[in-house]
Amino acid sequence: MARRATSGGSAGGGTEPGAATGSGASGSGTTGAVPERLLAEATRLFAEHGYDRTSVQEIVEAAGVTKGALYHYFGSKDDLLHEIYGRVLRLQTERLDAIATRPTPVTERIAEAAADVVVTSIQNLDDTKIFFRSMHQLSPEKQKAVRAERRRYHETFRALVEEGQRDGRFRPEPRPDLVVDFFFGSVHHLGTWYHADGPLTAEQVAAEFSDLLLHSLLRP
Amino acid sequence: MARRATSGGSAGGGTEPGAATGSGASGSGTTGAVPERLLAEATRLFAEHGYDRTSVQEIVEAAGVTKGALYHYFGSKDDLLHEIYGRVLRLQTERLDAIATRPTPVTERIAEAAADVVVTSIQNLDDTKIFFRSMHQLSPEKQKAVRAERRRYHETFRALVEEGQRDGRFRPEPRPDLVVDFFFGSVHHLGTWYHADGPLTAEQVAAEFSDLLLHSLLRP
Amino acid sequence: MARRATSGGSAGGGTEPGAATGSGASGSGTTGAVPERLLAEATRLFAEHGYDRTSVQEIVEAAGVTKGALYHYFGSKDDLLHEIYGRVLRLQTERLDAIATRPTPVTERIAEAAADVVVTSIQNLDDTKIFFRSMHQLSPEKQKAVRAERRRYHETFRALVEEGQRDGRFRPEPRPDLVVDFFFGSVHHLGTWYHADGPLTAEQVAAEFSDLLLHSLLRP
Amino acid sequence: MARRATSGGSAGGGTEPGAATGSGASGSGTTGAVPERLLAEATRLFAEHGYDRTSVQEIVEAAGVTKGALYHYFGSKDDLLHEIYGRVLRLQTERLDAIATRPTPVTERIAEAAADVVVTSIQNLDDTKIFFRSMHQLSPEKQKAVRAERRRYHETFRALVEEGQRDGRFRPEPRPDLVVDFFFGSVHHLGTWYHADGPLTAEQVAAEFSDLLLHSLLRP
DNA sequence: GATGAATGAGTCTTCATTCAT
DNA sequence: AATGAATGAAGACTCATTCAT
Repeated sequence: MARRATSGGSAGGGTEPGAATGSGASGSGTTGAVPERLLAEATRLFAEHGYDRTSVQEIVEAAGVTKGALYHYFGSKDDLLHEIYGRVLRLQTERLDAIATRPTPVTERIAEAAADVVVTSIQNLDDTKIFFRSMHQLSPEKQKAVRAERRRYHETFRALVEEGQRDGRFRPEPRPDLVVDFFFGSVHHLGTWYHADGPLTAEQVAAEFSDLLLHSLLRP
Repeated sequence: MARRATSGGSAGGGTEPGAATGSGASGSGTTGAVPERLLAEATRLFAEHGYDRTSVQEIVEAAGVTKGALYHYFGSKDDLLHEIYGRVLRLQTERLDAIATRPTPVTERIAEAAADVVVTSIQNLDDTKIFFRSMHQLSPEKQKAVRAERRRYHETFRALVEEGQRDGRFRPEPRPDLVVDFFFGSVHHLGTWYHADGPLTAEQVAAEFSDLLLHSLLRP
Repeated sequence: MARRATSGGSAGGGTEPGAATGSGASGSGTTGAVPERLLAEATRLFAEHGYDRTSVQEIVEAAGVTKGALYHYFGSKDDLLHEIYGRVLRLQTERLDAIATRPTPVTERIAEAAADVVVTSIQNLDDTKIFFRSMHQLSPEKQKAVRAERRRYHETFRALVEEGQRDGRFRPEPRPDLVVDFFFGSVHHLGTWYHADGPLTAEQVAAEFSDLLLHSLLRP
Repeated sequence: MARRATSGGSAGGGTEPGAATGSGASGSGTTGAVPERLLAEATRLFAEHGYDRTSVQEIVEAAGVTKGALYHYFGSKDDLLHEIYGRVLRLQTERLDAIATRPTPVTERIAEAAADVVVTSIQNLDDTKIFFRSMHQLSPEKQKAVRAERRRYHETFRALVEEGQRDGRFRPEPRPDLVVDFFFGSVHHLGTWYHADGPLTAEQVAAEFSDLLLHSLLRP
C-alpha cells in the first residue's frame, strides 16, 4: 500500500547516508535499490542536461529499469525533482540547525554555518545545480512547499545575522534579509563555476566565502 | 537563403533605446517593429515560464504575428535566446568598461561598478532571470560564445579587485577570482527574489550590495 | 493454474441475494466476500466512468483488496464485465420465463413482462447502463455468448407478441421482431435518463411503458 | 488564425451535404479535404470499435495524414467526437423544426417527425451508434453542451405530444416526457440491431416505428 | 515579407497483466 | 489465499521546423 513516494519521506526506505551525488559516475545503473538508483540517475541527468531536457526514458535507461518501475515508485517526473529537493533541504536544514544552536559566539557560528553550507553544496553539486535552474519547473504546489522549507532555512540564518547585530559585533547597517540573499546567491551560484577537478578544494572555497561574509558584516 | 539575422548583430537594426524588460507589459503585441516585438515577448515569456516551457506558438501569438514571420527574422528559437543574451551582455559590458576606466580611486570605481550592475540587472530583471536558468539550453557553440563574453566581463571586474589589492586598499587575502564569483552569484540571484513592487528600490539594493562587497574587501 | 472462476458460473459461489446495484453505495469496500465486493465495485465504477475508463487499480482500491486478489478470482478485467452481464441476464431471463408461462391471457402476460423488465432494469440501473455502452468491449467470443442469451430472451418476448396477434387481440400489422426492438430500445435507454431521486418511481415508469406498449399493439 | 475547430461551425468550411456515414467504406483516405476525411474516418472507427478503443494513430492512418495534421484542425480527440455530435444534432434539429411548424394536423406532423428521425438515424447509423455509447466519454463541459442541444430537440418533440393531447386526438394519460424518452430509446437503439443489408429498408422501419408510436398515443 | 498547413519525432503517462514470494 | 514490484506496449498530445504559395 506504500505506493508512490510522499514528498516527506525518502522513497525507498533507507536513510541513504552521505549519498553525495556530485561526483557523478556515468550510469552504473545496476547496484542498490530501484528507487535510489532512479533518484541518483535522475539527479545526475537533471544536473547535466536540465530537467526539461532529460526524458523519463533516459532516466530509466540509465537506472536499468523500465518506465513502469519508475511510475511504480514516483507519481510523476515532477515527483522525482521534488524528492531531490527534499533530500538536499533536509540535509542542509539539519546541519544549519545543529550549528545555529551551539553555545559559541555568533561570529563563530555564522562562520561555521557559511563554510558548512558551501562544503555541502559542493559535495552535492548536482543537487545545487538543479536547485536554481529547475525550481520553476516544479508544479506550483510543490514549488510552494519547497519555498516554505527554503524560507525556514533562510530565517534561521537571518536570525544569526540579527543576533550578531544586536550583540554589537556586526555592523548595524546591512539589512539582515539582504545579507542572506546576498550570501546565498553566492552559494547557489557555485554550481555554475566550481569543478571538482579545479584548483580549489571545497574547504578552500568554504573558508574564503565564509571570510568574505564575515568581513562584510564585522565592525571595522 | 541569406535572409536571416546573423546571430551576432541585433536583429532589427536600431539600438532599442531603453528597452527595459523588467517592468513586463503583458503582451500588447502590436507596437513597434516585428523583430523587437518578438524579442520583447520572448524575453517576457522565457522569464515567466522558462525557455523549454515556452512554445514558439506562444511567442508569435503574444507578438501578434505568425510563425513564418518569426522564422523570417530568426533562424531558430535558440537564436532568440542568444539574441537576448547578446543584448544584455553588450549593455553591461559597455557600462562596466566605462566605469572601470574612470580616473577615480579603485574603491570608488568598484563600488560604482557593483552598484551599477545591480541596478541594470534589476531594470532588466527578465533578462537576469533567463541568464542563469537557460544558459545550458543554448546550442554548445552559442554557449561558448556567451561564456567568452561573460568571461571578458568578469576579467575586467577582477582586474579592479586586483588593482585594489596592489594599491593596499583591499585586504590581500581574498582570491580575486573567488571574489568575482562570490559577488556575481549574488547579482545573478536577484532574479529569484527581487520584486519591483517589494519594499526596496533598485538603488537601495545596489547601495547595500555594493557596501557589502566593499566591506568584505577593505582592510579593517 | 486451475484456480480461476470459469466465466459461466458465478464467481463467488452463492446466489448473491438481492444484489441490487442501482442504489450504488459509494464504495465501503470491506463488507462481504471478496469476489462479491469486487463485482459490486466494478459494477458501480463501470456504470459511472465506463469500462475502459475504469482501471483495475481503481476497482481493487474500491474493494479494499489488491490486484493479486482480483486476478485470483477473475481471469481478466473482461471477465468481470462478463460476470456482470451474466448476472443480469440470468435474473431477467428467469423472471420473463416465469411470467410467460403463466396461465393468464397474453395481454396480461405481456403487460406484466413489460412492467417487470422496467422495474428490474431500474433496480439494477448500473447494470442497465453498462449493458449497452460496454457490450462491444467484451472479447468477441464472450460477446457472442451474451448475444445468444439476449436473443433467447428476445425470442421469448417475441413469442408473446406473436401469440397476441394469433389470438386476434393484437393488431396484425406490426412485425413482432420490430416490436421487440422497439420496446427494448426504450428499456435499455432508461439508464440514460432515469434517476432514483427524480419524480417517478420505478413502478410508475413501468406502468406507463407497459401501457404505451399495449396500446401500440391492441386493436383500436 | 482559424486554428482549431470551434464546436459551433463545421471544421473544414463546406457544408458537407448529405454526408451519410452509415454505409462506411473501409478507409479510402485520400479524397477530399483533410478535416472532412478525419471526421469521416473517425466516425467510422468510433462506430466500429468505440471511442476509447480507437486510437488517434488509427484515425490518422485511415485518413492518410499525420497526427500533427489532426491536431492542427482539432484540439483533441474529444473535439472530434464533439464535432460528430454537432453534425448530427444540427441535422436532426433542423429537420424536426421544419416538420413541427408545418400547417398540418398534429397527428400527421408527429407521424412524419417520428418516421423522419428513424430514416435519418439509419442513414447516419455510425453517428447514431456513437451517440449513446460515447456521450459519457466527452469532457464534462462538452457533454453539457450536447445535452442542452439534445434537450431542445426533445422539447420540440414533446410539444407535439402535448399539442395532440390538448387537441383531444391523443389519449390524455401518457406523460409527454415519458413518451419522448420511450420513443427515442427505440430510435437510439437502432444502431445496435439495424443492418443495411438486412431485410428491412430504412423507410419500412420508419413506417412501423411511427405507426407503433401513433397507436400508443391515439384514443382507441 | 509573410502565411499556415503539415510533418514526424518526441513527450509524459497509464494500464492490464505476470510472477516470485 | 494473497501480495506488490515490475513489465512493456500503447496511449494522447506537443512542438520546432519546413515549404508551397
